[in-house]
Amino acid sequence: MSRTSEETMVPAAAPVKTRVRDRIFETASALFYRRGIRAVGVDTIACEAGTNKMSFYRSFASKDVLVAEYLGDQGRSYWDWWDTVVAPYEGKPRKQVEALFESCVTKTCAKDSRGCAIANATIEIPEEEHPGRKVLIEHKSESRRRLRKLARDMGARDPDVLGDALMLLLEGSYITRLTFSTGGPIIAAAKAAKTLMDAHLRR
Amino acid sequence: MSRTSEETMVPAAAPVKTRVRDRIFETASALFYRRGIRAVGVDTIACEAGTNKMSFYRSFASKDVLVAEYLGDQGRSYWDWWDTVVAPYEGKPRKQVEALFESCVTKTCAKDSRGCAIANATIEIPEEEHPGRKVLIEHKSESRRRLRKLARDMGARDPDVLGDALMLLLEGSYITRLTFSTGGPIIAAAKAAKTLMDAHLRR
DNA sequence: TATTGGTGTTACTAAACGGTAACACTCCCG
DNA sequence: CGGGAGTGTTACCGTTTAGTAACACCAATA
Repeated sequence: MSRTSEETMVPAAAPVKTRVRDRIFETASALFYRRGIRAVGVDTIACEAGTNKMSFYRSFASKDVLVAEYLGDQGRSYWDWWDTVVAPYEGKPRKQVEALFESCVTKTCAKDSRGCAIANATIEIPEEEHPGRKVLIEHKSESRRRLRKLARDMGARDPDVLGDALMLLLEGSYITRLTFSTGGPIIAAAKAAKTLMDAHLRR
Repeated sequence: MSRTSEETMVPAAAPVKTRVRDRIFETASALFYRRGIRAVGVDTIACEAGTNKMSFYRSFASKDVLVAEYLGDQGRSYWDWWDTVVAPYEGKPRKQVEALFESCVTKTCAKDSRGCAIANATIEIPEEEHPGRKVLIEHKSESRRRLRKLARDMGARDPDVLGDALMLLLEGSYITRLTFSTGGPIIAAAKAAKTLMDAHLRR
């Protein structure tokens, strides 16, 4: 809120300054994703971001809050990706799902991928009270909602079942990535999705 | 090895003694599954097992070794379950897969389920050197092998793709359990498996 | 020029982490 | 009866955990 005074408009505003807070956040995000949330300490984050723990706690109330924010951010990126992939096939839900699966496979098979950050957090955060917990539940619920809607829009006979099945394939793809790096069962994901849609659209 | 001397056969052998080591192992297994591996310390395990840290280290060389043993044990239980479910349908691979999925859904939707212990460890243990890592890779590879074989045995047109797709459904079922407790997308798992098999067996 | 907000730095807390040394005890087996 | 294996107990080690207090500094802003 206390950004700049409202009367004096500074023309050269929006400076490129690499805010400490942002550096910490980006560093933390990378570390959480790569090594896991529980495996990364506040000290490590601060140090890796080129600052110290004190500056960390001036930007974030606690580690748990940071984690929640990290998950929220990952979620936003995810929907950005989703919307971008889906955009070229507006009004063609089946093609949209196909595009999603193809892009998902490519992305998830990339060298540094560790699957879905939020799915991973699902396992690392069992505590109901953790501030990140509701973020992650909301995200996966939205994912389910969207897939079911896509299934409905394409005229599937049993849209909820198809939507849920697609979600299982997606989530399965993410987690098996952590075991089979590349060449795992994920290679069947896109084909399986097509087969499932074919079956639900037959006649 | 140094169980009982070989010459003197004790008739009242096989005592019900609750070996400390066993108590520790069972306690640890329960805690690892419920709260996560990284979230549970050696001290907590020993204390919860009614003993102390020193006795822990007299039974296990390190926590990592315990974890590896835990995963190995979970793996063995898993194949026990698998073989039992599959047994009544010997020679009918399609029925075997159906039985597996139905039992899996039931088991995974149970009150205290936290999905697959080994799949969860997949996320908690990214370190290549961790002794539990190879155990978990071997387990999931075997899972893939079995599903592909089942697909081949049932005469699927593209058995590897079908097997892998079934695995994605299974793994997806396990992990989504951690977000949607009950009534999640897992409710579509068995139907999706059938649909996939139908499609691969058509003609 | 005086103030102030953002930052760096050092030192600290209390607890938990994985792991070990040393000693006392009990109970079973030869 | 004597010995050894298994266990309980207490006190440690050094490191890391999340989180805080106090002080110094610099740059921009009023």
